[in-house]
Amino acid sequence: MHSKADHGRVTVTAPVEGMTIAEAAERTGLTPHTLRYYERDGLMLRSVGRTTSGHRVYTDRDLTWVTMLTRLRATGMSIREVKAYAALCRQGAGNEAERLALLQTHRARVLAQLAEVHEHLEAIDVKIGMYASTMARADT
Amino acid sequence: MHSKADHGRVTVTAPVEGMTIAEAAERTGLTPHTLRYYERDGLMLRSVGRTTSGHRVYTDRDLTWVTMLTRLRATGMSIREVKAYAALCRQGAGNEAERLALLQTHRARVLAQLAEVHEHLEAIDVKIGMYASTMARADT
DNA sequence: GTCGGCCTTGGAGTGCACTCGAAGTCAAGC
DNA sequence: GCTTGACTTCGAGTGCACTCCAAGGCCGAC
Repeated sequence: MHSKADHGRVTVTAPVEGMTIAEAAERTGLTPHTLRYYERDGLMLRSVGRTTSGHRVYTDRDLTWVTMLTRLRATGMSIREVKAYAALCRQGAGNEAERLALLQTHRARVLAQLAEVHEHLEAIDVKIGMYASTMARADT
Repeated sequence: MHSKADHGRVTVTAPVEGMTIAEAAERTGLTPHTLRYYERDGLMLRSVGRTTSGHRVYTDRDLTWVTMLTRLRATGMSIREVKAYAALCRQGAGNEAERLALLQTHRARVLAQLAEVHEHLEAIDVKIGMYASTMARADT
């Protein structure tokens, strides 16, 4: 059942030691290209592990981080800022206040942008209403 | 009072005939560069008028369109698609159904994306809550 | 032992949406 | 009549976030 994509893995005993980049990609909805890019660019908490043959091994912890990273990205945080957040987390305990500030700033931005989109969407809805009534008139 | 930025305008009699690109930029929140770019790229309903000296003259109709255009852009519609919408509007009456469909498709996408952002934001809020309680503990 | 398939790296390429620069024109003020 | 400053066009440049490619390595299957 797990014959392909098992290349560099030992799978000696333990209950799943990690996964290939392809699996990680599938589970996170990103592409292997993007996962490598994120690592190269310093967005990962730490370098992903490797097998003896050099293949990446993603752990659940890695995926958890990638998920957080995806949430930040999906809400509009730039790569640059995600990198800053990752750097803080990498430093370890002691800078929680900074991390909190960063996330709160982001949160405020997201709320503002959400409000803006809502406003624009309402105006677009008015336009849609106009076209809809035009269609209704043409339908007679 | 209106001495500068009046360059190409005649201002013979009438109650404001149009405005310069600088004024249009200020009123729409875009830059003159961007306004020119939009026109070049075919996003305007029709080419903006010119003075005898070749300067652009923006009318209220132009600004109304730019506003709509800004709303579409701000809600994530691509330049390419805005261009398609502009092309439909330019064609004149008869394709209201297509325009409606385009806007409704866009609306659906925006709603989906809004929901996604909300979901991600909630997860980020949880994280913020964790840091906040860490801070509270450290505060003692 | 060689083939297929997934992996590696470094670097280059892509698409989008602006954004800027250079060189020139024009009307108004001094 | 010369300077000033906002405008013009065309084309090139920028920043972001991927996205892809070439060349090569490793492993299991045939």
